[in-house]
Amino acid sequence: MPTQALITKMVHRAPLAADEQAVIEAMLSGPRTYAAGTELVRQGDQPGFSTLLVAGLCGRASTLSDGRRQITQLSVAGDFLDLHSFTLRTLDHSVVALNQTTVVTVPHDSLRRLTETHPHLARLLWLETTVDAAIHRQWIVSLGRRSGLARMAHLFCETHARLFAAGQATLDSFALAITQADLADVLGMSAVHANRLLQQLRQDGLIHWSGHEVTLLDPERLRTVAEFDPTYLRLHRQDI
Amino acid sequence: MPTQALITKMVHRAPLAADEQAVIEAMLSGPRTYAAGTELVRQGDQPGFSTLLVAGLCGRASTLSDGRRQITQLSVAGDFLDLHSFTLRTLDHSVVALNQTTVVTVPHDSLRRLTETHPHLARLLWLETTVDAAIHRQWIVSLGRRSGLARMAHLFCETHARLFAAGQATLDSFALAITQADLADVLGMSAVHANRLLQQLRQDGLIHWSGHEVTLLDPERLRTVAEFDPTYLRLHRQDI
DNA sequence: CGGTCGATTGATGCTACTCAAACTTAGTGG
DNA sequence: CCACTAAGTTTGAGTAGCATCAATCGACCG
Repeated sequence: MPTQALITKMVHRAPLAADEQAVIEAMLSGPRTYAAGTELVRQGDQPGFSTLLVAGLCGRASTLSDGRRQITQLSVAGDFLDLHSFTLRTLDHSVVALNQTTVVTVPHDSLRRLTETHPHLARLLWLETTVDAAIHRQWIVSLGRRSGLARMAHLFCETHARLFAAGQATLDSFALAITQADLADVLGMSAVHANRLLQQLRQDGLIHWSGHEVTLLDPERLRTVAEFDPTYLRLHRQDI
Repeated sequence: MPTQALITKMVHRAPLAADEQAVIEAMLSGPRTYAAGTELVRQGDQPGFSTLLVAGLCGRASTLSDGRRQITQLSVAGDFLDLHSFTLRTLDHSVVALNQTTVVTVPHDSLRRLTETHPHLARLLWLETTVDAAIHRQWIVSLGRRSGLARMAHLFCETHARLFAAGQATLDSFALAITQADLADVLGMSAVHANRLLQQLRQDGLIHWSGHEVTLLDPERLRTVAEFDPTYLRLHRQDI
């Protein structure tokens, strides 16, 4: 079921009626699969649909004129890649597949009809975009004021919590197929520095990462280092 | 009219029916005025209403345990301070008045009814929150990859464009009543460094800033330094 | 006129960058 | 199955940007 991860996550946030799940599924077309490195959306595109990530890992990337690149968002299975394109229309960034990914799409026309006929569901989708914004704000705090080490620790905590909510992580481990260079572009640092910070996290006995599988060796201490408070992910059930 | 700036801005983004403006105004209560430094919303609050900024300047702030503070968003007249609290419920940051501000409020119940009865207007409010997220993403790019000077230049370009769209700036000047210390908390740098970069922008003949009034002396060159592209502010009219 | 807030300047040191090279791993074709 | 290649990771050395600490200066205000 392509909506598995999305539904699991949404149910963490608010009660969802059975027919609402069916409404979502009726809007989807696909699936389609892309290889790592594929640019799913290009800067300046005006797509007529939004994309739901079913499997894999994608990054929203902006590139400056000197080639420096910043990844402004990581999307995991169950996340919409560009639900905001429904309202924004023109995208100012590109979306790249960081590993092999599978997606399904939803036409903007369907979303528009949804706001007319299923206001509750529309509010839940609105919620998804405001959680994205809350994650953005945490990244701003990380980039602006957290040390490199805390920034990296925070990203591990956040990614674990998000994957766990989507039913794709155990209590202390999750799959993370990303290169250190891409990780550096997420954290706004050089790949060399990212590598050294990773070594420090390993040396401090906080994480283990090999073969695309991350283990949180001491989740409690990692959260302390990161000053991680998951409130912003809105994973408590409260209807709107 | 308390909605003046909001309506001016929204009309830049999409056609707005006269009765829709009336619907918004009917939801508002207030106005209320706060002195500079007042904390309008406290971290952890679960407000039952959202707040529209009518006049003044507010910042969304997160503070780390060592006291370092990051301002993650600047709100100007015509912006909702916390429209996202309608869906998020619990706020993980505080909102502070950076100078004397006037606000009006909208109960979340009214917003909920609005999504049931006025879907088009609901989409326009959804758009406001996705533009907030787009601004967040640009700040992430700034903090992660832009130089200090470009970061500051970008903020001046962005703030000018936003105020201009809300009918509160001329082609090359706008009011900006903020201390250098608060500006530093926006840009993720020390106040000393912010001061030195400001001197450089002045020395390079790019801006003039005195008495809370900013003049862009060479807007074209400032945009080049900042690599500013206003697409993300979605100031072209296109209905959704 | 002293006090407070904000802006400015100087000196010093750390964080993280850059460049460059070596090493490791995974994938490919003979 | 192994040599070869490409991609990714790791290490070292030198350096730039920015933080921190501390002091001074100017403007406004009771």
